[in-house]
Amino acid sequence: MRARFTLADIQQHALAIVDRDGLVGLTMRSLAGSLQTGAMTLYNYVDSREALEELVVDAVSALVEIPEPTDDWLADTRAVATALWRTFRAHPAAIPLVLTRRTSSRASLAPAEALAAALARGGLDGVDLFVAFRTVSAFVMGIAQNELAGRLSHEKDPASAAQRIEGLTQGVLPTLAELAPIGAAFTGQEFERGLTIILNGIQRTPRPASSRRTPHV
Amino acid sequence: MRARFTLADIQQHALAIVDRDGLVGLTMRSLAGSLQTGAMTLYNYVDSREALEELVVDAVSALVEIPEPTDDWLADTRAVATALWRTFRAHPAAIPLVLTRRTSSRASLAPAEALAAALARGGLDGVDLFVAFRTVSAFVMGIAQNELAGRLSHEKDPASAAQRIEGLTQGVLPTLAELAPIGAAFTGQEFERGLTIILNGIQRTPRPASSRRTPHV
DNA sequence: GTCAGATACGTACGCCGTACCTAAGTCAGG
DNA sequence: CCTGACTTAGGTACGGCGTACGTATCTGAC
Repeated sequence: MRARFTLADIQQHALAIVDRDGLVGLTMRSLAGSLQTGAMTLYNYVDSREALEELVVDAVSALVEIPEPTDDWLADTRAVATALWRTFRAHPAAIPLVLTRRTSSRASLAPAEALAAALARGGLDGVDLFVAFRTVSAFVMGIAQNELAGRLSHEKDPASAAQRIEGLTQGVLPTLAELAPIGAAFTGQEFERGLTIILNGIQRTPRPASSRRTPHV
Repeated sequence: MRARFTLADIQQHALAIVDRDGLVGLTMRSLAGSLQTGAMTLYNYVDSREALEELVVDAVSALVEIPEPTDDWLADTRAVATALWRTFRAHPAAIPLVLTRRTSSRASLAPAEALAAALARGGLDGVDLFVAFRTVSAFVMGIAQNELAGRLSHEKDPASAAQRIEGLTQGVLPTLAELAPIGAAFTGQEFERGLTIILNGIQRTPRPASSRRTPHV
């Protein structure tokens, strides 16, 4: 028999289901239904549910629009991080998958390579490059999780989180009480400004003597 | 009938199962077995599987050893972040839960309050405080996920990740190829050094005019 | 034309979360 | 010391999940 589907078909339908119905909506049967076939047919393309999820991670990673390098490594680093952030924003339900799986496929490593390369163009290498790379990517992952994936399980009230915190907060958690309304009013710029903090930190953190090799910017 | 269990009993057994068998090992039946009772009995204490998971998040959050404030806000911020990191390291299998749920319980907000309070003691307030808080916590969450939760699904080979990447990497991902062996040899300090980068960035990032209220350190 | 290999997909099993129900233990008011 | 209202224990059962297994069907090489 000729193969009816391609992996790309499966990725596309699976991601569409995740976007529409969330992670719980993606089951072998629901995906099979979307492809108008039987659940077991999928096992001709995919080893397991687990492998299917890696395929979704790949599909999401492939959507990251990696920018062309310029001669400004700072702007490039920003651009790669922002491209990741935009993709996460477009597919928030898939974030837990992206954060959890270690695919090591080409598609999922390409954004990491672009990020590391941009930082390397800034003069970082060795352990310093590694640390900077890890820091930026941890920030992007973490804030995606906090900002985007959190909203999925919300009840209905858009600002209910802030209100719930305020309710719990009376006097016991004074700093959070101050922060909650600010956060509610401020959505959207924290990624950009947090990234600025990190990039400034990368530029202005002296390297320990043990890891110094070449002078950097 | 007298209640046989307390919520604390349930939290403790559930967390023990997660630590031993991973998230997939935690089912209503396995937890009931651990408590020597029937699965349905748990529903007298917990509304649903979802609520049970929030209880686990609470249990993990309660284990964070929040340090006493000193007069050094930088050291305090470091100490809170490190306490979170230590807790995550002790319970890596629970990290996806902690990152995914938005509990808003007292226990889970206490570390956040301590972190925000330490940053506030550094002179930050308003939007700047919010951004700094989000940046640090996103970093902690992100690096916990990357460093710790990733290992769970590894095959057996301890350094297999680096090798797999190197295999895929031949010429196509040169920067990652350079980074992979460094990362493998360097485990353990990236949290500390990444945090340094961020704290330096917080101190040395000028606030935009729009959010300037009081001069800060 | 035939046959080997790939592909489609139905059936069925064990495990999951949990709705529903009944039995058993607890305790207050008489 | 009853008794009845209430709380908790926990069994049964159902639908949905991932998927092992088997079989039917199509395709291309010779």
